[in-house]
Amino acid sequence: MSPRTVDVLLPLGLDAAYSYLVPDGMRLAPGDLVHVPLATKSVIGVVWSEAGPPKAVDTAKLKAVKARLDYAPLPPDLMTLIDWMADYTLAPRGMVLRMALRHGEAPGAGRERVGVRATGARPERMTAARERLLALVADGFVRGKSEAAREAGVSPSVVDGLMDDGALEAVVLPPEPAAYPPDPDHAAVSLSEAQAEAAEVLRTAVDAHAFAVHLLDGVTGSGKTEVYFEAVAEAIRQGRQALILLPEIALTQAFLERFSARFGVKPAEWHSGVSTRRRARILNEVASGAVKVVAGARSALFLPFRDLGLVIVDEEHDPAYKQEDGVAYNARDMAVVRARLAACPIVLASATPSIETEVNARRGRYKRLALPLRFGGAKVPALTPIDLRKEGPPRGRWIAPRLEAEVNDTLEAGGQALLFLNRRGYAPLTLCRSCGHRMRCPSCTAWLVEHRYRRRLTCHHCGYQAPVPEACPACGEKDSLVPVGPGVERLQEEVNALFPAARTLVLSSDLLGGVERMRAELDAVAKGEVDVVVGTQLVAKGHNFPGLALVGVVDADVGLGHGDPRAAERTFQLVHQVAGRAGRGAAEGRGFVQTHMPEHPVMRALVKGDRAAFYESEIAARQEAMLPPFGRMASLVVSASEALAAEAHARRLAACAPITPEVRILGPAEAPLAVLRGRHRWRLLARSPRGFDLSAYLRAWRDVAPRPKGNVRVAIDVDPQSFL
DNA sequence: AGCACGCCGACT
DNA sequence: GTCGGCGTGCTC
Repeated sequence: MSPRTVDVLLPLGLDAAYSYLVPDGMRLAPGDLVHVPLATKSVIGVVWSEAGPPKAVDTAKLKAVKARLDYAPLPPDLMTLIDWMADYTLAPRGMVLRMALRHGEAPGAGRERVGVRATGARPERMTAARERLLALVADGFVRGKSEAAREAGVSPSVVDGLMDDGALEAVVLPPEPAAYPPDPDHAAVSLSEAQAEAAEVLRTAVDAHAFAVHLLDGVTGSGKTEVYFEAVAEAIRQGRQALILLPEIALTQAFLERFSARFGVKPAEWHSGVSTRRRARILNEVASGAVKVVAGARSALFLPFRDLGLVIVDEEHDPAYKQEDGVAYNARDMAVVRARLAACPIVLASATPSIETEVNARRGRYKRLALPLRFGGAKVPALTPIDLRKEGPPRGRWIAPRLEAEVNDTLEAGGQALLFLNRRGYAPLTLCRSCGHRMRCPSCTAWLVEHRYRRRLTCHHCGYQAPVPEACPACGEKDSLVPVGPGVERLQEEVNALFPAARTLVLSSDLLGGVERMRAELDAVAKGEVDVVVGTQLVAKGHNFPGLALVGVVDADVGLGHGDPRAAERTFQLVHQVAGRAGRGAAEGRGFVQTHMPEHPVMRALVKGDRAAFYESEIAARQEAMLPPFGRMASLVVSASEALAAEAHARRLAACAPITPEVRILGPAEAPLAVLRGRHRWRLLARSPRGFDLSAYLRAWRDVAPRPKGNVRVAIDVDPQSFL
């Protein structure tokens, strides 16, 4: 009889699973985590299939599985998702597996916790601190050592002293759960009629235990979160699990608070800011089924849910769901796949759905649940255009007189104003007045952005930094470098000059001090401790600023006019979302957009508050050009440290593209960022009709393509963000 | 992804 | 003469 083998997928850049011998007496099943030898070391892998078909592998090469790890196995739907994603994205299966294994570095039990309990004995010596502590523990309950000290208002050494004296005894506490169970009936909810209807549809979908996609569609503040919370509650009641995906969750404190208001506890949080130890615990309890609800960033998609009953993708249109590097995937789309594999409903929520999702809803593939009314009666601000061609600000300034007057009125009435400009730093370009030299990044096709707080020029693409030079590096002229154009820091300077009495704050992702500082600043804004906020897109995310009465979009044209449909969509979503920040409290909000092109369809739709008009024109344009979702696209970026090597390989690649009537190859052309991190980039686009298997085509192409030589790399992105 | 092996430049 | 740069290929 031939020896027993299993196929093990390794979290490396390998597409195939490797075969290993199974030692006598070891029981292995698909999904099990194992330690296997690989070349010189030992790695963790996952048993992918019990006994693969005999492969063309030298049996003498076979090594044996070292050990089966006592960790939660990967559930079958997650394994299928990994296979499916690798197939779709053309990434090696091992690299997709890597995303599912990366988190739980040290799974297993957490640290042992020690608690204390009163023994009833009195200590020989009594002090005021000891009195307080004994009074606290007199109820007989067990408390953690540090909690007891904190609650009694004494130092931890007092606890140790009483333990030595025998007045307290140590008790081993069970490990703290990764998350406390949410109570589906914790808070009574009052929903509007539309909300109640939508919630009922979602509850029914959860009860049905079947795959279905819902688009929860409603303006900012219409109460989408409350509605999907009802679906989450239903999943919990059924003893099943729910996954809530959020873009950049680490910052949306407001969401966590709303969750605990509804369910009594916080959900298990899953994002890069959570410690590895904690993540390991969460992963274990997600696998055991103890954790009922996870709120997380896109990587939460790969958690080993034991009984997934519902998936939510909040702000489904957000570009943060798209991972560009490594395995290129869109977490929103893969969440739909995961829900299908888990046979559970999924809810895509947005005030400004992506064109893809909107089209799916119009086709009836997704069920639309519309929430037309703004919950609580507050109003979405009307947007007034300010035509910069006719009433622009004086040279060197960016706030038009009309916007200035409006901010002034708002401040005098005691309200807050938000000025939105999606440009970090002080100025996007530094120019020599004497010779016209522009300060550029040495390793990217990009200008260096001045950051005045840090007194440095920075590349936003590769992180290169240099001090602002005193003399022009090209002509040597001293003090000739001038900032051109505005960033949020420069805008704040202008606000301070125009409104010297106002308290101003810049909110952008390069705020020093990390998540803690950011939360504190957002809190300060909410409490009314700031009069004028100057912010980048970060302020568009679901924060609640009750005192905000005025929103000014300083430059609505950023990215428009290049004809990239995705830029138009992004502008619409951002401006709409930013405008929605105002008027969330009792006051009615007002909004102004400064633009050079008020006749642009996006501007017209924004100003008229006519969302439907935007979708009509955008969908028509996409259909006309056969762009997604009416056609399919993939991009191939060829990069190399030598420009010629990248271009030559891109041309060879184009020349060997399989010829099919369905697929059109565009390019090669220099990529939009022609040089990035010192690598020259050339790009090809493949476009096909809607029902075509573009991944299969790309695989066939790759199989006949010449192998990249030297440091040439080809990065494939199916469904890229950019269509240009 | 690591890691070893391998073939070309500046040093104890 | 060697140390070490990273380009290339392999890992059941």
